[in-house]
Amino acid sequence: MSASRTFTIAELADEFDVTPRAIRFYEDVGLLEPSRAGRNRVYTQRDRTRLKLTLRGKRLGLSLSEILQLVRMYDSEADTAPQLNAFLDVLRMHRSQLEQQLDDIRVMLAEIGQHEQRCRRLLAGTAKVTASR
Amino acid sequence: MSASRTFTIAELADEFDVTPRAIRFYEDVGLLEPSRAGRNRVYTQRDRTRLKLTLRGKRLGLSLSEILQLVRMYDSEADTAPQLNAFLDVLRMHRSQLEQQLDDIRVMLAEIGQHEQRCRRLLAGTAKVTASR
DNA sequence: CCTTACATTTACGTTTACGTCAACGTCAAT
DNA sequence: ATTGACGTTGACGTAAACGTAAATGTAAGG
Repeated sequence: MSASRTFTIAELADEFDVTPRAIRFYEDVGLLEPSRAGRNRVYTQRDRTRLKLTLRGKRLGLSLSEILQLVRMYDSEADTAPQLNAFLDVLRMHRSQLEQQLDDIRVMLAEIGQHEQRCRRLLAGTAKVTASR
Repeated sequence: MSASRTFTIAELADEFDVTPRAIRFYEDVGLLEPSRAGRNRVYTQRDRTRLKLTLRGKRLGLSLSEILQLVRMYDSEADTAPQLNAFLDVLRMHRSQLEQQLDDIRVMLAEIGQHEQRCRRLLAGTAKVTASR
C-alpha cells in the first residue's frame, strides 16, 4: 500500500499553479486541514483532492464558502430522512445551476464560432487584396 | 419596423432580476451606454443585449472587465490581417477556457449523480426501517 | 559559522462588485 | 399642496480573495 504520500505547500502550489498564500488562505476558511511536522504544514492526498475540488469550483465561479458547503455536504454522513431530503434538494439546485452554465457555454461557443467564421472570411479577403497588389 | 423599443432602468432590473444599482454600475465600467431623457436613463435593445451578455458572463465567472473586453472585441471592426489574427487568438483562448469549464461541469454533474444515487439508496433504507417499526 | 532557501505568523493593503444611505428632482394622483 | 413612486448623483461601507511586506524560524550546503 503506497504509504499515502504527503505533500509540502510548495509542491501543491507548483502542481496546481497557485501561491502558497492562497493555499494557506483556503486553510483559514476551512477547505484544507493539513497536519503539522513541527511548524510546517503536511498535506495528505485528501487535502490534495480538496484543493483540486476547490480550484474546479473556482473555475466555475463558485465562492470559497459555497465550495466549503459542497465539500462538507459530500463528506457529511447524513443518515436521517430529513437530512437526506435536504441533501437532495441542494444537489438538485446545484445541478440546475450547472445546466444553466452548460447552456451559457453552448451559446458562447456558438458565438465564438460565428466570429471565427467572420474572421476567416475577412482574412481570405485581405489575402486576395494583398496578393493582387 | 418596431420603432426599437426602449426600457427604463426598473424594467431591465425586473426582467433580469438585478438591482438598478448594479445596472448603473455596469454603465460606470463601460458595459452599458444608455441615452438620457432629461436626467433619466433610456436603454435601447442594444443595451438590453449587452446586459444579457454581461449576466451570462457573470454566471460563467468572468469579471466585468473581462466581459468588457469581450463585447468590445465583438463590436470592433477589425479589418487588417494582424488584427484579425490577434482576434482569432483571443477567440481560441476563450474557447479553450469554455471547454475546460465544460469538463469541470461534466465531472461535477457526475459527482452529483453519485451522491443522488447514494441518497436514494439510503432513503430506501430508512423508509424500510420506518415501515417495519 | 554563515548564507541560502523555504517555511511560518501577523497584519495591513488592494481590487472587485456592488449595498446602502443621504439629499434631491419630478411627475401623477389625491 | 402634499404624498408617493420612481429617478438621479455622490459618497461611504463592505465582503471576498488574496497580495505584500515584516519579522522570525530552521534545515541544508559550502
